Amino acid sequence: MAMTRDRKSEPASAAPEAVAEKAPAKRAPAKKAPVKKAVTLKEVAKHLGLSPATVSVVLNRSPVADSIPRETQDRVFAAARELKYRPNHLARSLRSRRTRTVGVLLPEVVEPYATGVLAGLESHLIHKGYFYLVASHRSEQRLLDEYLDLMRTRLVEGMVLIATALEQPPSVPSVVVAGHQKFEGVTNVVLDHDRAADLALRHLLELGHRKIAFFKGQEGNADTADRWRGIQQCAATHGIEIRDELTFQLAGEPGDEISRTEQAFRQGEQYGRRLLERRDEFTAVFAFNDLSAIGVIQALVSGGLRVPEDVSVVGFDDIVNAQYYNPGLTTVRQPLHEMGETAGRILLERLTGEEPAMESAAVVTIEPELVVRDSTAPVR
Amino acid sequence: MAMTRDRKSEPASAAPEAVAEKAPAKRAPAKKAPVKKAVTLKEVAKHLGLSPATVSVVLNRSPVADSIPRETQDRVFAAARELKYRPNHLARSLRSRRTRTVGVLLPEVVEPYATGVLAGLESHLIHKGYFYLVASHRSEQRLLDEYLDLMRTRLVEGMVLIATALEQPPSVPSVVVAGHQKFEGVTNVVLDHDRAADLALRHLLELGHRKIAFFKGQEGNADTADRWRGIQQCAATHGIEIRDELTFQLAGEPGDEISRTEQAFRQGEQYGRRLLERRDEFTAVFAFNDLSAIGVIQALVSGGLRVPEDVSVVGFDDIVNAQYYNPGLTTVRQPLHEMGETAGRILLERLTGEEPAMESAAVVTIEPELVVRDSTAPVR
DNA sequence: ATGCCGAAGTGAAACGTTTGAGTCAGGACT
DNA sequence: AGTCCTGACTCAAACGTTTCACTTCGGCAT
Repeated sequence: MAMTRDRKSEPASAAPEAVAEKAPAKRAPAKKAPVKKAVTLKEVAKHLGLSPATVSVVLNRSPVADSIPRETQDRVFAAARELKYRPNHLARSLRSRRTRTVGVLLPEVVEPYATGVLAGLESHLIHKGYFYLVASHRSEQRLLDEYLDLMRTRLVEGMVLIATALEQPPSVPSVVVAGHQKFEGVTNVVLDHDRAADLALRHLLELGHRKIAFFKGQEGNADTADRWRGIQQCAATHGIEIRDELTFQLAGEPGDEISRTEQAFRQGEQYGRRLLERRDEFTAVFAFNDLSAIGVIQALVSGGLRVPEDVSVVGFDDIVNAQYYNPGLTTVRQPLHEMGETAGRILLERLTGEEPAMESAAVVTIEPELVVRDSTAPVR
Repeated sequence: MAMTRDRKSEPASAAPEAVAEKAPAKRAPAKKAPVKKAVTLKEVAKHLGLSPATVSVVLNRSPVADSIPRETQDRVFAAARELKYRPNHLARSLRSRRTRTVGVLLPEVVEPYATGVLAGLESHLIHKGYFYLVASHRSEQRLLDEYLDLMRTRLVEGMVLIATALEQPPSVPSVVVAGHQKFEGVTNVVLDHDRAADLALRHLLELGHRKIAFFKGQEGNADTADRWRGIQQCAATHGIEIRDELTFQLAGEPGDEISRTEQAFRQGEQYGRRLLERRDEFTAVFAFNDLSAIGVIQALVSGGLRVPEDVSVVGFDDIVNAQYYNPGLTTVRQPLHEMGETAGRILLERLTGEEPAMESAAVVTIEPELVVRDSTAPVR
């Protein structure tokens, strides 16, 4: 369906020669368009008196080239350099059926979570000679489907989905960061949420906190279920009571005009105000993410409580805001860069390895890390 | 890779038996790889009893197709849909010499400035059927050059450089966001720094501030010179004295391990401490960006000053941190999304318009906006 | 009957690579 | 003297489109 997507913006009627005519017509002193025609493999071959095949094989260091004498190879390389030969990636991909391109789908390119992962992913991919195409689906299924389609058309070899759930098994090998659905051909890279809950709760326990308020994530968030399970389990282990009156679920409509980022903050604030009504029933808050933690602090402070003296707050993610907030936010750090790198590594291994590219579902867990700053303190 | 061979190629080409031999020979228990071979234009044509040329022309709504009756066209579209035909982007690009892809170069994919622009850029590009490749050069010239090269190999039709200075005229039409160098074929999208300075200083003046400390940007930053000129000019106009002792230049080595983000914050802090020694000589600080503003606030507050009661602080950029900081940061907002969109629009106009793609240098200015929050107040 | 025209396509050459199957000398071995 | 290598390449067919020049056919005017 997407193939009919040509925009009317096409000045299709503009015949190609319109340009040629115009150039001399318009500005007489204008330089003859240099139109640097790229030098092709064939030209290099001709220049060397060899066949394109030979040159190709040498330049690609194909195993077939083993039988070609060192000296010829050197000549080839020298000529390629001299003529500034650059292989045409399109032609190469077309023939070899390898585009060395992967697709990345994420909710929003401005979300720190997504870009943290993206940075790690990029460092690995580029290092291995791959590029990536990005599209933000803004949590709209319609867009997600459309982009999946477009990426297929673009012949990406694999996909990385960041905080983005698939509804159907993907058409190419994929890695989902923070994914929970198991599909054939996709590997999920997930944080070890049990460990995360343990880190945060143990820290609070050691500070003497027993009465803790919790935030649950949005229904749509891939991490919500896992993390909540981790928290429940860990709380049970340590004999911490989870009270419904102190548990708040973040809500968030996909496709809202307000970005999820802002929503989290606002809801943190809002629940903070609710918490003020029960100020004696808790001494700590374990938020779902840093923004909601910051929001809750904002509200608590406005209500006359001090953080961390009266209430300790633990965030999640360790986005830049956490570090530079006042007080510095104690938080469970997700090693986003590492998660991205891992996603990239796994995907490329699948794409280039001898393993069947479409393997059964797999999961890779990443260990979180507790970053203690100034928003937590011993219970007063 | 070897397994991408597929038994469906039988009708067309010879020597399918090589494949047939191998499949059972290698791994008997292995699942038959389904390997969905994409349906090609030729197949659609055959199915319709038409030639590939006709089908191509119709699907592309080429003007040549005008002479083809409505009914045939409908049949073509129907068949394409039915067979789930997806044009092979590589082949198409190779032939038509249009990749519908642009390259984006930026310092770091985690920098809020860059992603703000990127988001705007993406929304325009994807809407017009373009994709983009991204690479982060981490302010290293070596990487920048390398990536420029790779993008050329990938045949991007144009480039967008975000907060990234070129040393040489680019090989394809380009737009530089926050660029100051003028080259043939590149359009610079820049903030109106005169206006920005005016907005900030007038705001401070109206609050009664006369003694103002200033931060200058890093030498390497594209906006530094422009903005400083704007400030000087505007200060002169309003009779504000710029004192050297109250002027601080952010420094930052490219390629430092510490990200620029962090550097800005640290230097803000550091200069904040220096300012504490002159606490009576100023009542306001105009920082270079939000992070350095937040850093300076952190230091001033630690030193016993209150913001905004004792000192007003104005940031620049309006990154998310500004909004959620405590106090909310008054700042000069750069409409990053709009800048990105503009960059995309201009680039595509150049690529598809009838104007010669390589035109002489041009500049587009974007108007900033003052966002007043809680870090500024009337002078006490 | 001839010529011409428009409608409705078709044929085949690109586009720049990669790749599997050959070729072709010249030496080693039998 | 024939066979068999092996080294050093070359040939030509893909890969899936787009594009320009060309054909074919019926109808209409001359």
